[in-house]
Amino acid sequence: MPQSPPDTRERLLDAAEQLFAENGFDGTSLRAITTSADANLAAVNYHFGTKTGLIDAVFQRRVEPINLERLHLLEQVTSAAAPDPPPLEEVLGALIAPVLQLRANRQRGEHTLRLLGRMFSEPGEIKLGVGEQFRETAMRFAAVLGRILPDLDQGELMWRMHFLIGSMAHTAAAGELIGHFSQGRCDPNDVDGTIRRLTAFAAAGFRSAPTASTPIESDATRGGLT
Amino acid sequence: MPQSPPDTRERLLDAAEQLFAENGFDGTSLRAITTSADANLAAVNYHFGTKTGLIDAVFQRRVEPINLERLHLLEQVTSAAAPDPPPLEEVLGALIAPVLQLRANRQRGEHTLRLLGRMFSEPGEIKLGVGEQFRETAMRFAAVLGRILPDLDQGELMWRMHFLIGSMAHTAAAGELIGHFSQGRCDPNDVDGTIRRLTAFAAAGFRSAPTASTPIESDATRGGLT
DNA sequence: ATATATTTCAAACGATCGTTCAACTCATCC
DNA sequence: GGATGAGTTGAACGATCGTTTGAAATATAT
Repeated sequence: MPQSPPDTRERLLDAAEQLFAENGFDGTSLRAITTSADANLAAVNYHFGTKTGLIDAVFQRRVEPINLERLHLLEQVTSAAAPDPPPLEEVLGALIAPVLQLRANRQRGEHTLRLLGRMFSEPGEIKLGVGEQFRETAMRFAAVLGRILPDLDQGELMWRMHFLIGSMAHTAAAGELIGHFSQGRCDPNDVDGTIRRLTAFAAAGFRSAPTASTPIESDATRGGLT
Repeated sequence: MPQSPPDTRERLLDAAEQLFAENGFDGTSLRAITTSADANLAAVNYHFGTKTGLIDAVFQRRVEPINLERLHLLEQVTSAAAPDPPPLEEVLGALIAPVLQLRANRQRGEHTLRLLGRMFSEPGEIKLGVGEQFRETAMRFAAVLGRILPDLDQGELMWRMHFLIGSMAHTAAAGELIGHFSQGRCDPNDVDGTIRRLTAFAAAGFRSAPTASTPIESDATRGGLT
């Protein structure tokens, strides 16, 4: 409520975000956080009540602006093309760019991204209110995508959004991995290139024809069940 | 208490796998594991030395067979089409199916999948030897995919494999999520359907033309840097 | 300046963690 | 039938964890 404390609260959020990204939630003690933030141990419990409260606050601080910007971009590309549906690539870009562009922030960007990417796969399910926020955002995008791709029923659409979210989360959480795996051939710090590549990859996937219920039936799709 | 049907070692691995999947590594105590496995607390340290050793063993038990089956399927579809390169869908299926089919095991399948999917985004990087195993497998698949899609340079290819791995990991780690988000419209237990859909989605992405260095340059891809 | 919130601080609390260890069980082999 | 060694057991170790507390320090308002 007060306006100008030396912002212990903010320093705690910054330190927590970085340490959570590096060592996980259970792997980061409140003592490590408060030490890194030059704050007293009890400060976390004072400002956030509990450790879980701190975790929620760390997420909330990042998730809300991202989803707001996503919806803003979606509205922008939609109204620019109205009454026609907007180009598929622009809609997917509106979903992807606000997340991956966090990496452009040289300092905190990497930590923030790792944390966001890990959000879906963390144990303990999705945190508090951010789950509903994502649901809302996903629904708005699904509605527009449905207008662009009328041949896809709702189920197919959500599966493909699910796959795209996976690619996005993996790029966010394990972005360094591709630099390591590709022996430096791929640069995860090339933010625009990554956005462009993922957008094109996903757009092609979204545009592919709905698969029949009984598909190619190859060895590979049957394989392994003996 | 004489020895129950399975070895204590095996019971520990089973219990650890399930609890790790549900509560994470740091969130699961050795006491919870040994209690669930009807074993003594000291059993873990006796059989695996340390908790980290147990974690590695849990992964190793699952990862090796999966990658062996992947390579087996890859060899199968490759030699079946020789001297031509095999169909793209079959190669991707060989990469995807052995993982997602774990879900067919009604009991342990779900836990195993969640754990595998979370492997990439877990803090502490990738465990021990499994990292090299994945690198080997990825290289073998990349070589075949390069023959199928000669227009893609190595970098583009690895980016697209990265995206596919993300979709796969997300489907594995957060498979229930789509059922929840889609209000039951999508069924994550439809293993064959999931494999078929992901294969088709990724195949279209892989087949899309290499993106130019300066792409559409739309509002969506530029947007959001304030 | 006095009174009243708000924030910081050092210290301690009980609980739980991974690990260690010596004693014990029990099948196996000489 | 005593010796061997892998496996199990219960108890304890020191360390670290999240949280609480009451007082000191600081800011805000009257």
